[in-house]
Amino acid sequence: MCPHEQIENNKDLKARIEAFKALCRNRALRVTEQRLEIFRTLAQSKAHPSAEAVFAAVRKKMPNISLDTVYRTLSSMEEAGVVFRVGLSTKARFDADLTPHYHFVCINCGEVYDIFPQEGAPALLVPQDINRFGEVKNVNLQFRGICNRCRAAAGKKK
Amino acid sequence: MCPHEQIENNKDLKARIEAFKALCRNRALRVTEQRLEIFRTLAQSKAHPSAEAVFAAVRKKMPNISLDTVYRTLSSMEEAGVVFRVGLSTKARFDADLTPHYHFVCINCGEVYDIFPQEGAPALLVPQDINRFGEVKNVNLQFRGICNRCRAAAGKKK
DNA sequence: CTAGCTGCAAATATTTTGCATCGGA
DNA sequence: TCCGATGCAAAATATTTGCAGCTAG
Repeated sequence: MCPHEQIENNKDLKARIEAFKALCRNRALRVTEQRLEIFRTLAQSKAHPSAEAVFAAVRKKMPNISLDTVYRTLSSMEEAGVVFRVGLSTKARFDADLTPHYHFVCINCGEVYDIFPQEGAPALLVPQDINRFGEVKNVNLQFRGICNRCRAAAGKKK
Repeated sequence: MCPHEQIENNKDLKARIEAFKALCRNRALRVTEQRLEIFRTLAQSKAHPSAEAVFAAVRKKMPNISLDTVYRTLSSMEEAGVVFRVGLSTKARFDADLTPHYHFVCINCGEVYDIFPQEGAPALLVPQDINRFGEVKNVNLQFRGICNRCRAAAGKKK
């Protein structure tokens, strides 16, 4: 990384951390040292680190932090929309239907619904330079949110 | 499900099972009772079942099947391209960059690479009726394959 | 026959939780 | 002060592996 880029990123980083603090306050999440350090670590990384990897990195600056705090923090950050979880959480699910289609995945109950492209709709747009990373074998497109059933259940409780 | 649809599916199912057998032979994978039953179960389900759920269903017909056979079979089927794994396997990875972008995920080493849409490229096409399933919070688009590094490593070994 | 597959059991890996204590607002 | 967050330890969940016997090709 060139020095100039580094400076750019540092400027950017400060702003992102301020935005993070503001968002925490909005959501009544406390701005703790641990959360700041976890966010800082993630914001500086381009490696899409796992919880374990974040833990290892944060530990260098905060030797007493625990792995479960990292897990809890990443989850609450995800919920707050501050970080993005690549892939799905935990349990794998399978589909034997190989015709091109996508999925709606409920982030509350984990249910998976098929979404078939509409009749006559243009196919999924694949970036032209996609093969510069490697050989693509398949495509996974998920729309994640709260399914109707969970929304209805949440509505009743209130 | 209406009776007519059921019949359609059964016809379709037979053909799919034959295709599955042929594909197994092509790949030097043995066509065992367990594999057939696992594939049949998955092909008949629209529930995107987990390994555990497949196990429970298959067990009703083959009480002696073991969970690890289900895991092994699902993995080999995925590798053969017969079934699709929704989400990623095992370890979760995180990204603090919320600008719209996608990921190339290596199915061999698990590495995640960012893919930013090209300048001026049309945005990702979202199905119009997407909200009929629920409220979409975010979109996860992955291109899965073998990354260049793994391809190079595999090439050397040969 | 025999390489690949299965079942069993045990090991790993990953993530979550209860509880006492601590610390931000 | 007070309630949410943390650290520790232990549990729960999900997946993988070694090995001996079984079976499809």
